[in-house]
Amino acid sequence: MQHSSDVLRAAGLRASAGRTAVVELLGRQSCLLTAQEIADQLREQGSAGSTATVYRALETLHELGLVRRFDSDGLARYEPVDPSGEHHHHIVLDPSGDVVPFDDAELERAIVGIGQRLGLVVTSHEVILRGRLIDEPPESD
Amino acid sequence: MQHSSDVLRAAGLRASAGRTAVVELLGRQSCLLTAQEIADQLREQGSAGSTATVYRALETLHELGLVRRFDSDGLARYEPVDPSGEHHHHIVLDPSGDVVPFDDAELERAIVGIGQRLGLVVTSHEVILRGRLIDEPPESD
DNA sequence: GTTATTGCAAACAATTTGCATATAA
DNA sequence: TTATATGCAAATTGTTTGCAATAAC
Repeated sequence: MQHSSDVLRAAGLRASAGRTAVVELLGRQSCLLTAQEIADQLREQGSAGSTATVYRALETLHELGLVRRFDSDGLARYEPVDPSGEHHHHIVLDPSGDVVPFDDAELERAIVGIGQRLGLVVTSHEVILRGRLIDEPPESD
Repeated sequence: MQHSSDVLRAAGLRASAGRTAVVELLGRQSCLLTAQEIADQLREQGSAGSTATVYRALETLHELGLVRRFDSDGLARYEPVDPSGEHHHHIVLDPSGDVVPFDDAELERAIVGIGQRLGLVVTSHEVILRGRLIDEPPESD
């Protein structure tokens, strides 16, 4: 929150109503929301929330590294970036489509190793698993 | 190629002109192409390639597990699935936007471990890294 | 001969943009 | 007061769909 405001200022931008509302809403959710969901929730809670403003705010926040964007099924979903560097990845459950966050130290270590092996600085990464709970039957047509 | 044809038949579908052309084109590329790129290349080479057919073929092939789909920047990109189970992941290079394939055994092991730890069958997974080559200066505004 | 597939053009859905107004510094 | 951010509505873009014509089996 304070961090976002600082980063915006440092970029010569304003911590304006729309942007602040988006940051604050995302901070409360901590996991993926679509632009539409954000706009709807903002309007419900009475904050500013035209689609244009929400999309513009998300684009700006993404460029500044304050939110993470994740495209799936032709939709963009967003979540806040924790300034401490904490992050998680996502599993899409098979029959339901529910998205579940997870993190794994070994996975992170493997990714660091890949960067070293290939001679590049990995600035960000995302991992998406799709799967179903054991015991649950596979989808049958 | 033969494999695709078999899988289509097994699903009660036909290995028709459009679908065959898409499979064959993807087989030649082995890495990510958008639907538009596929349609354009098909038309250039004289094969069938209306956008509708390409989209429909890709959807079908994806459902049958013959192609992999990968959403990024609001665009869907596709690549063939190797029937032997071989697969790779992608690095998006930072200044250029070029996409480079890679694979890593340790990464795959970590993913298997995650599935076990969380009690689920991981049916597919994708990993996207973004980074820049060491020595290359970060983007300056 | 039947039934699945194609292509066209129109319909859609998510996102972006122009521009006048409102707002933060 | 001056530059930035907002909202509306219109424009774009990627993708999907209805339907008559066509090709696969």
